[in-house]
Amino acid sequence: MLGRTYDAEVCSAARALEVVGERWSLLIVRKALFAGARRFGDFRSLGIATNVLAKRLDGFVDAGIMERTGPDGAEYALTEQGRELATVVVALTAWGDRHLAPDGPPVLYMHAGCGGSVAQRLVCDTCGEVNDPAELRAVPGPGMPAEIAARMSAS
Amino acid sequence: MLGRTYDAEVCSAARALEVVGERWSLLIVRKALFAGARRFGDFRSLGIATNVLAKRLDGFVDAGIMERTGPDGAEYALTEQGRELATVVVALTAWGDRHLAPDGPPVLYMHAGCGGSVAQRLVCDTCGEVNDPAELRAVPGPGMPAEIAARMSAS
DNA sequence: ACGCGGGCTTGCATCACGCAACTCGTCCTC
DNA sequence: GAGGACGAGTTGCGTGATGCAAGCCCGCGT
Repeated sequence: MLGRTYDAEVCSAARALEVVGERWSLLIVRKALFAGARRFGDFRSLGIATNVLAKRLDGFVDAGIMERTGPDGAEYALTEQGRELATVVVALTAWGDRHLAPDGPPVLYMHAGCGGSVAQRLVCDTCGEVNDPAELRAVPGPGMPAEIAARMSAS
Repeated sequence: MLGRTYDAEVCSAARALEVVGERWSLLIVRKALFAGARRFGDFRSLGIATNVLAKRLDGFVDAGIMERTGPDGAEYALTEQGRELATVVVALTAWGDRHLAPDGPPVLYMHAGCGGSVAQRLVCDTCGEVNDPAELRAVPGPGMPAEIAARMSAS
């Protein structure tokens, strides 16, 4: 993958991007999540080169996002960890729908059980919904290395 | 940027990745959103090469995610469109926190008004929250080109 | 006039990606 | 059981993107 290339940022977003931030990665996940792609050939319709596809799938298996299944071991299934990337795909889609889809969303996400449409929201656990991204602040959490937290408060 | 490289996928997620799917892009957005970075030099702490940083910032201005402001025109401010990428960054962070942060989240997002912690949720507009990503289905929406919808139902 | 720091641009080496051709194993057919 | 078709990759090579170091431009203070 990227080889720990975002070391300067102490943030889970940077760690996540090291796993799924490369070209094609999230589209492969999307294809597996929502188009039922499982076999190597299923992903080729993305237009991705086969050598890159092989590298991505191998990387996903290494990262624990996918696992090889099927009688011949030639199928790639998302793990629970991989399926949870749905939130990222939905967030990206929602943003693209709002700003890059003048004719309306080409794809909608629906709730399989009840048929309702699904959106993605920022929720504050004490006062409810967050409407404006400007209301967000990033603060150090328990996983922040102590010496970096010290450096941050010093500067 | 990527030059319309994800043409085979008719999906707003692919369009969005054409804008913010390159290396460093979302980390630059994150830095601007949550670390208050505005000037060229503010972003250098990411560890990004300056030529790449210049290219990304120019690309963001072209894409309408950022605009140049300040008395000397040397500041980069996120537009409303750019700030809305916060949902994507929060979703990525949440996923990374869950799977790549054994010591706990290094960074928490808080609601500036009330101090509550903020998370990202998938919400079904008829039955409430969606707990399992497996409950999602992708269906063609109004922006889906007719000939592609026909091809999809045929195959 | 001079130096300094911020804000980029340029040159070059390296790496990743896109494309096409090729291999390998399995299954099907004759 | 030889031949062909197909899925699943691997290999080689050319091109573009990235990383790094150095240099350039310009406003500001002295």
